[in-house]
Amino acid sequence: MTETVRTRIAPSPTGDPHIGNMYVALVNWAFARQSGGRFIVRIEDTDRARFVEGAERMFLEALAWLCLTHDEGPDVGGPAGPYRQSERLAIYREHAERLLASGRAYRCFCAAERLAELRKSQKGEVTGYDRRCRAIDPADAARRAAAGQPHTVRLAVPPEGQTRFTDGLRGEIVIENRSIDDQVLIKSDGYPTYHMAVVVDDRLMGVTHVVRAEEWIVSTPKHILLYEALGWQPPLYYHLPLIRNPDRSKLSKRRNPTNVLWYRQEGFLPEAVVNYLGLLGHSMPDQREVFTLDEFRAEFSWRRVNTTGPVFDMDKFEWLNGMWIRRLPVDELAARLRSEGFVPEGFPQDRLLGAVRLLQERLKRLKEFADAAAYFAARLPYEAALLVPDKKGKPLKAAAEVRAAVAELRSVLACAAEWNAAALEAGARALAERLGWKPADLFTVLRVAVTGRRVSTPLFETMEVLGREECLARVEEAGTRTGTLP
RNA sequence: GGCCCCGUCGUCCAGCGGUCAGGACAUAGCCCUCUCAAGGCUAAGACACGGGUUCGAGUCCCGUCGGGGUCACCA
Repeated sequence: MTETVRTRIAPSPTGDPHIGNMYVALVNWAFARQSGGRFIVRIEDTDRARFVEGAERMFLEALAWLCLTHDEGPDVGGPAGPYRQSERLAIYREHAERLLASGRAYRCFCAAERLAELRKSQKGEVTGYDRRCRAIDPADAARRAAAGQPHTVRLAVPPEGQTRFTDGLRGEIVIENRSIDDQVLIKSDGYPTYHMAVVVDDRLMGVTHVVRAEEWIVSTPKHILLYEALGWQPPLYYHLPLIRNPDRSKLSKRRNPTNVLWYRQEGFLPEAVVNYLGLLGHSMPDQREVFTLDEFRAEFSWRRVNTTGPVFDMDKFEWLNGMWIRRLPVDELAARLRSEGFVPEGFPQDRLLGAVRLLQERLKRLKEFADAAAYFAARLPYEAALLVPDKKGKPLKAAAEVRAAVAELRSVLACAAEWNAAALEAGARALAERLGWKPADLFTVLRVAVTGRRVSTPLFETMEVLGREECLARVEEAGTRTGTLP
């Protein structure tokens, strides 16, 4: 067996790529990379009923988006393949035979209905299979199986004693054998269960560190027992805390979007996703909160991993995303907006960079760009009343004053010697002075005239981006609108 | 319910026997300011509880309480 670190992420292709899974992948990736080891992707598709077409592809797409590159997997191959469990059935069967032969497993002929009834009658007390078939003579069981009688293969758990293992984050964990169920290893359809497949594959693929979610802690003793039964040395275990909903239950899509590709569609940057996940349950030595994937890889340490389940905090996540948006060079941000499909069809190319520059520090999600930049692309409809500056709903100017101001604005702009933000602002301020208006009030009129909104990017820089001709046309139009003012 | 894991501001983290218990997000106020942001400053805000151990416990031990996970021929 190889001596270098080998970690894996083992998704089940039963749905969308889960953000919690990406968190586990991130840690597996970081540890393997900083150790000079290898990171493996293995598809755990042993549940035919829950199989979802395309789930594997989406998972790999999500991993690639986050730059969590893998060395071995179903798409890139590798020396320990195949990397899909459905393609390894013969391997599991062979190991099940070994367990049967050594008496560490036995055939069970109990029907699903019987097990369901058994479970119903056990509610509240001791649960688990009652081990009825363990009493069947193995030779007899083999004959029945050969005759085609449907059955499963179960692990023969020692009735007494305890099973222990060391969790790299929590220390030794001891479980009484009597509380461990005779777990099904091979289902009646011939497919292995998770427990069988995970042990065989981790061993055969040379996985040295099993890094997975906390929900697996209680079934780890079953895996330890399996390693023992097969005469193998178990790997090292690290159980990561579960990410929580705000009510502290296990993160679920009922209360939070859990599909990582949803975050992509919303306009979260992969840098921010990775950064945020790296912040959950782990801290940097210098307490820094904004860091790159590479920095995380370099600083990751088991010592700094937390064991308490963190609540997924969308507010902080958005803040971080804003940080990353602001960190991007303007042209890079524009390129991302375009390639990720956030720039609306027909957006004037000559205004894109200018709009992006002004919007950069105002976006928390790329998806907000389209709406926030709408007035760069088109003249927005608005009520004439919006042109009248007010304070707490009370108009500060009469209709006639606003009308006059717009007309003045039009001529000042038409005569502007230079069309740049500084000159435009100076001109507008001079006009305000001449009219005896507070600059802010006049700017409100101009802002609405130019953008159709009360809230916008900095007025004069926006006008510079839009250009003289377009701005004049919009002010002209505003003048027309003031005609409808009461 | 049995078993297992966890328990520092509302949230995320720091603390690894001696700190005014620190930072970040969110919240509030102020500054900057053409609106909104961004940025700066300030404020409020936590060691779940009870026993031990110790000269000294947020830090170590035990119990209680609280939260979570798990008890499938799903992973």
